[in-house]
Amino acid sequence: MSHLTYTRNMATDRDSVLEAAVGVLSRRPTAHLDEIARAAGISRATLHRIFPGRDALIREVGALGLRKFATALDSAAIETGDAQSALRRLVDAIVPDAALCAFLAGENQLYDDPEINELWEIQDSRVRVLFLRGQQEGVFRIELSAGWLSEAFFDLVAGVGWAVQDGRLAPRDSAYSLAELFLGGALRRPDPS
Amino acid sequence: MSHLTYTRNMATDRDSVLEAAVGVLSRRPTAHLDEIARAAGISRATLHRIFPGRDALIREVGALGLRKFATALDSAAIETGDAQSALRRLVDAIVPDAALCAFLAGENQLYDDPEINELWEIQDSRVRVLFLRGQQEGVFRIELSAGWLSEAFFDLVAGVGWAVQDGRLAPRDSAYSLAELFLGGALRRPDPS
DNA sequence: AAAGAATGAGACATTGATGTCTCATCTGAC
DNA sequence: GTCAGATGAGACATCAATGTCTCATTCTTT
Repeated sequence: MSHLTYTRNMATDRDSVLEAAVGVLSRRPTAHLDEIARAAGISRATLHRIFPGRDALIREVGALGLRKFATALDSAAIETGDAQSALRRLVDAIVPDAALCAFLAGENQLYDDPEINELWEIQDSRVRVLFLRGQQEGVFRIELSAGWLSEAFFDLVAGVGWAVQDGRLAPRDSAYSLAELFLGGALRRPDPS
Repeated sequence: MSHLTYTRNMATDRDSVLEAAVGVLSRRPTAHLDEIARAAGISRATLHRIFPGRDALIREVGALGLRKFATALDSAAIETGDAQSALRRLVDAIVPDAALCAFLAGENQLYDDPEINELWEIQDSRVRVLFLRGQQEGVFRIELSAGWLSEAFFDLVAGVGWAVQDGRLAPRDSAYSLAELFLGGALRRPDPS
């Protein structure tokens, strides 16, 4: 049984280290390994025992981010129901991992890796399809390309991640702020009464 | 007169090198000096002759970005006229320098420098005041804080910069896409006819 | 309590980017 | 054509971060 305990602990270790790494790297992509190790509450030696090196760590964080993004798309079931509700569900599902998206948005070097890039393409295309569907349903504006809508949405998710991390946006407000701004824009609607 | 020619050439050299540096650094903030020098069409030796070192170069790029941002705010005269038109003017004025804003958004280490930070605070506060004014005029939505509106606007400007640089958004469409999405949101408005 | 595993602290080599230098070449002014 | 200034190419030293190692300590399991 010692083997089972071993692997189980390793797994949670990996994840908790990755979470800590996100917190540091999303803001300072060039942070030293010392800093990441300290943030994770472990020594640099142990960090090296878990991940072969810096590149591997970065890639793992990227892969984690994309997995979580995919999970959010799944749990929001963006392929079903009307597009607006689907997007609102997506916002709720992704906002807790906004910092991870901020990391994905900033670390462009990640996309040199074909595996990472493919994962990204899949998720990005799912979002684009959602916008296309919404446009066909007459829900989303057709003057703006689905590609731009999807890109801008991701930019704002990343923006939420940064703003929350730096304390400029209350986590409590983040989903609402994101959904309202993206869907409704900054302009006050003429009073419908 | 040789002295005049000298300084004039140095000035344009500096600027053209900075422009080239933006092109590289906005996408890959960790690009080597070799790469930047090549992008600028000069040797690494000359790059060192113009800028004492990497830090200085980065800071100069940041300062250039903030100067251009301030110039855009000035030329758009965001303090005058109705807030919506002011924002549209700002969009038109800032879009040509969107890549510079993308750089400013990505290079958080810049804000360790007090001088840079102060410059940023000034411009950011001007934008925030514009949104506050628009909210008081009933033009912008009051459910979203002026701080968030200003931050999200900047995120989208940076997003435009990245998208244009990577060829995902046509420069011709960029101002329209930015203004329409930010002001009107992604939802199709109910047909007013 | 004893054995084994995991960790932290630190020393050490390695590596790659940066910063500095020299020298040959080129350009422009006269 | 000559000369001063600017540039490019490359060698070289420096330095900081990474990757590797050892060893003492702590924690876990039995």
